[in-house]
Amino acid sequence: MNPTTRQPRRSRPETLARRERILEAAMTTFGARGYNKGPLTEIADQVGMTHAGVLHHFGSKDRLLIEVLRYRDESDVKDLEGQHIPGGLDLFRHLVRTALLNARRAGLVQAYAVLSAESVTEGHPARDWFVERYRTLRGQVTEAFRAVCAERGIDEPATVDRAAASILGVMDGLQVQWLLDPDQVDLAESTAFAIEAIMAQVLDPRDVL
Amino acid sequence: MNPTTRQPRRSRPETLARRERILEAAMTTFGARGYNKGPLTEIADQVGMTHAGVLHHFGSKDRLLIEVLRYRDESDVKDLEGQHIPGGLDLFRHLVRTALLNARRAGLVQAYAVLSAESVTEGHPARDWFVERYRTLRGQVTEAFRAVCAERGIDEPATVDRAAASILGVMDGLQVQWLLDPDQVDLAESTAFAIEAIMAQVLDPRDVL
DNA sequence: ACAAAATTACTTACCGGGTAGTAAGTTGCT
DNA sequence: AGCAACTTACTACCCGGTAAGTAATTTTGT
Repeated sequence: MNPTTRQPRRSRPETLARRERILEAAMTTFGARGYNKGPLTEIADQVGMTHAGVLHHFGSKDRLLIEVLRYRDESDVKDLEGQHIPGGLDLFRHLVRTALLNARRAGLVQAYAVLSAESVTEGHPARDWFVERYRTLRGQVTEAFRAVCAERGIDEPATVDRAAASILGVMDGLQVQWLLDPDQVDLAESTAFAIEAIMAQVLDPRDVL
Repeated sequence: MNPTTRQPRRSRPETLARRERILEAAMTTFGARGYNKGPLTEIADQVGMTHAGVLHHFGSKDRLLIEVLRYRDESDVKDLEGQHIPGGLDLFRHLVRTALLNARRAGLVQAYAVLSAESVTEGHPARDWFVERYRTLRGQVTEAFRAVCAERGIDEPATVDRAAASILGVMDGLQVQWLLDPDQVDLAESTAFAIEAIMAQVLDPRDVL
């Protein structure tokens, strides 16, 4: 039995819970300080162990980061479980509802905002993850657009691609402005407005410039 | 004469040029690696001096960063000199042109994308600068919207505020996606599309959800 | 059922690299 | 003479990773 095939035992549920606490602590620290400036000791402190203890569980800081990202994905999927994944118009309603929800979760929003931008830097461990994430999200939005367009006899693949990227773009860009200046930017209202604007332009384009 | 009032002589033009080279090198390094992970030595190397030499000119790394940001602002203003600051419809045309230009300046785009998101983290030296920057930009876009709306007898201040934030938001958000995946995201096309969509929705709102 | 063996979940201690800032000295311009 | 523009050298930290040891727990052999 070679070491790559060997099953790590991982029998204890108490350990699993501990790892989850570490992952949540890591999200907090990376969100507040960024990956580069977020020290393992701060994460370890939150769960009452030393930084070597954290490394025992995750091997390296890089590995911890990607596990954090994967873990959050799983949690989100779990939240949607039972409910079907929304498509067509419902997807857009879902995005608007998400923006509304996000306005009450500044910590999480900040983590994604900081990490996604940081990920474009040289040799960042989360770069591939974010590339893949945006591809998937754009794909889902594109698909929803195609469904809505098909219902109305529209077929503009280039427009739909631009619109999908734009919708994700506004959501992210507004988050940064909102994090910097919450009193001046209404995250939910602005996001909803922009999504409607983009959808309207897809379904019935108008020139204004 | 207390030290705050005292004029540093700064007579030599050669020195001024050297400082500008440092500022440009700093923008490069901070853009490529972020502020936190961008070491002074790398900046110093680019201009052929030691990191202590850089500190001699700018006092501290924090101070260097804000000088970099101020310097870029000045350069941009200088580029627009002679030409009047665009207003009304021209401002939006200017934004679209900027997006087109930006697709050829990945380095600069990355610097702003990385630094703006990093600035929301705890105690970041550029936070205030970015807060102010976005306020100013939103103000300018809002003003342009008001002008265009006035021509057409529209008066929807709340909508205009949301639209202004949204336009800056898409521009920024699309930049991150484009930096991560340049082959999958057309920065200029998507930005132009989104700006038109948002303008159309301001000038003639439609419900689609 | 039970003792030995193996493994897990850590801690303490340390290493090594990196980095911002400072102090003191040197050279050359004004 | 005096200041500007550096360099060299050093300090003081911080931080990720590793090694070695320990207690607890699980697995295994009988």
